[in-house]
Amino acid sequence: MSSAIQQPRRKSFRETQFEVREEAILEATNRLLATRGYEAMSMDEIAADVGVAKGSLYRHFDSKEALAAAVMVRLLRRTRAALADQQPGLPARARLEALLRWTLTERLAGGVPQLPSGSPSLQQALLAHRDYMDELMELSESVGALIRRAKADGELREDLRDEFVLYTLYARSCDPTLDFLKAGGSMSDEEIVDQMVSACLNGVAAGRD
Amino acid sequence: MSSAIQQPRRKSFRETQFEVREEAILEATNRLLATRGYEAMSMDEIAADVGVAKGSLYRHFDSKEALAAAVMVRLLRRTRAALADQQPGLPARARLEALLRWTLTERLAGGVPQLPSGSPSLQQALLAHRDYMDELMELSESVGALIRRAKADGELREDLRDEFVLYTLYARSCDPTLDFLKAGGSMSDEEIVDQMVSACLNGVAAGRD
DNA sequence: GTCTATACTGAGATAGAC
DNA sequence: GTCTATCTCAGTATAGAC
Repeated sequence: MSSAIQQPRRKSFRETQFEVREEAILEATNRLLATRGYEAMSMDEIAADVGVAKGSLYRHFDSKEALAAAVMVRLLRRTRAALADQQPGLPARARLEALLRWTLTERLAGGVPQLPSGSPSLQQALLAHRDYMDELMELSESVGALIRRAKADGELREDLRDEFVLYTLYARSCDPTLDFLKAGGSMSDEEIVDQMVSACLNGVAAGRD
Repeated sequence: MSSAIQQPRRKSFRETQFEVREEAILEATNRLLATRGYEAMSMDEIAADVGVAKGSLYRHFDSKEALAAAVMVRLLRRTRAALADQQPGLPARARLEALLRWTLTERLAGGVPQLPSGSPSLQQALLAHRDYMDELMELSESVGALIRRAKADGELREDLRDEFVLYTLYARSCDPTLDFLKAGGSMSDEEIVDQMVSACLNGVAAGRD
């Protein structure tokens, strides 16, 4: 790793060191946020997990809330990237389905923090967090556009409100059904994702499978 | 209320007083659990809400967890009662749909605590709570039987696992979509319930509405 | 910038008088 | 059994040395 790659402005060792550590902090927080949730997770745990002093965390992030928000922003960015990486030619409904599948897979792999109404205090903090709200707006805009397009294509039910569909897709990523089924152990991750995607699109009632 | 109704063993005034207060505690906790969630809700709040000293709460319930568990048990009992009150002649699928509708309506009315993976610590406590687990088993058995019956009737998809359908129905009662839509304010409670039930059974994709 | 040590707060639980 | 007052502890955040 000591072989220097030539770049316009090389960063100092300490700078990269700082960034590497910050990335480690985000990674650890992400993991804890996914497993234990916001309230249950403590700054002590994060510090211990990263192998850094608790006080040092506050050099990187002003507060626990700010740290959690940073993790959420990272997640939203990854999601938007996944969306942007899709083939542009793909029909809207297929893109929505692929995005849902991507989200569920990520979640089962353990990488997704419990965004939504997990913690009221965090929720409050996020609403005030500029970057987070911006990312969320952007993502919602993109997904909203796909929903409208899919409806126009006749691939989504017209009688369901756009917001309803948006939130429904959004909510699947934190559906406790995933945890229960994974904990049950009788279904593979792949099967869980398949059934979830299928049930979301086609419902649980018989008639068209 | 002072007109005594003749009964085999009349309870003393203090006994009924005690029970009335306990009911009030459960009611307040239920409300707080529904609005703020387990972690965010404090024993001080509950005490203040009921108009009782915090210490007195511990004469009724050993701990915060025990109190929350009691509320959950009450909810499960109410749910089982709602199920038992259905017309026995009703087809299985119709009964499942009605139960889902009942649950969602209750939730939107503000009466249902966030049961599921809301709090890991509470989750842990509930697993160890005898009454709660018993009630949960009973309810799951009843609903599971309905699911199998509905499948036999050709009214539910055979390719979805029983557990998957069970948890999916269960999860709808705590779906954050409900909160988002209610907060949005552009849909009536009735419309929210209708779309939720319909989407759960028939999915969001076009093809059979 | 990172460490150790500590201040401060909120909240669950208990003690003891009445 | 209910009250007031208190204990205890976890956890966020900060101070100060290096």
